[in-house]
Amino acid sequence: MGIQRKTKSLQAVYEAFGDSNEALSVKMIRDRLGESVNKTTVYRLLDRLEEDGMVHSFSGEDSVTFYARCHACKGVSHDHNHPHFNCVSCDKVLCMEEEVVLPLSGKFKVTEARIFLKGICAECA
Amino acid sequence: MGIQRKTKSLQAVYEAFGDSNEALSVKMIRDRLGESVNKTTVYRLLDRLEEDGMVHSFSGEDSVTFYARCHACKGVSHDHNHPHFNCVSCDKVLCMEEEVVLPLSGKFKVTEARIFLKGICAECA
DNA sequence: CCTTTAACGCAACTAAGTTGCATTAAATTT
DNA sequence: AAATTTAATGCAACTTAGTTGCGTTAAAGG
Ligand SMILES: [Mn+2]
Ligand SMILES: [Mn+2]
Ligand SMILES: [Zn+2]
Ligand SMILES: [Zn+2]
Repeated sequence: MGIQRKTKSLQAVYEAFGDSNEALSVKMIRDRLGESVNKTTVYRLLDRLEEDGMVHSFSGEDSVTFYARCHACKGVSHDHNHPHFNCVSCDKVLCMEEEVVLPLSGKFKVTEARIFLKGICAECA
Repeated sequence: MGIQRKTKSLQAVYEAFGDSNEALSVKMIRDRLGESVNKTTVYRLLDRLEEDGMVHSFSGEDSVTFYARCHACKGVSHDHNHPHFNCVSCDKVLCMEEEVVLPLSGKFKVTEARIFLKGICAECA
């Protein structure tokens, strides 16, 4: 059912992402907000935002879930098979625009891909 | 420094993998062993086995770390960029032999890839 | 302004994984 | 075959991400 009331907390959490394609963890979001919003609330807001297709989530490295605003996938086709990238220099986690070709294999029928890449981002290069 | 003593616990944990390319979580390993080995010990054994290149680890879906025996990567080139596959039918997590072409991009310098695929495995097809 | 109930904050909880420390048991030496 | 050394183990206590129940607050609509 998603979001039904536009509360202060909701706006604060959503605006924490800005316009960028940077992915944030709950801890990072709360840091940006000065811990003003209760962590349970942040989790629940992100759940609702995801339900409504406003953000998507994926798990990063150390068993931490990241959330990012949906940019490309506004409409019907919520294709979140796009790769995510972690810059080892600035530590940012970003959504990549690039399409991913699902590796076709004789043995496996692949329907979903979670691709987490590491390396150096454009700004740190 | 890795493993220095071939203890009963070590053999039990290592043999839990069998010859297959199936990946196991600590919980799964302990279930197979009838909880006979303390969980701290299992974590430490897996750390040492990984240090010695006998197993490799990667994070699965729900913030659970999986471990699998190293098959292809016996020698010097410990290339663990191979994909891992989760069958949604039998729930098994498997190492895939297939090579994956890293998505080259102008913006990002990719050096490492964690690829987690979902779908239907050969036996469940 | 009043009512309804979605959203909130808090405390308590779960589960994966880690750490310190005393004890046990491999491996090596006598 | 002892005695010695210290890697490995078990336990309890801890950390951190995330969840749940419940009483309270506040957004939205009449
Ligand atoms: Mn993304
Ligand atoms: Mn593997
Ligand atoms: Zn960077
Ligand atoms: Zn299967």
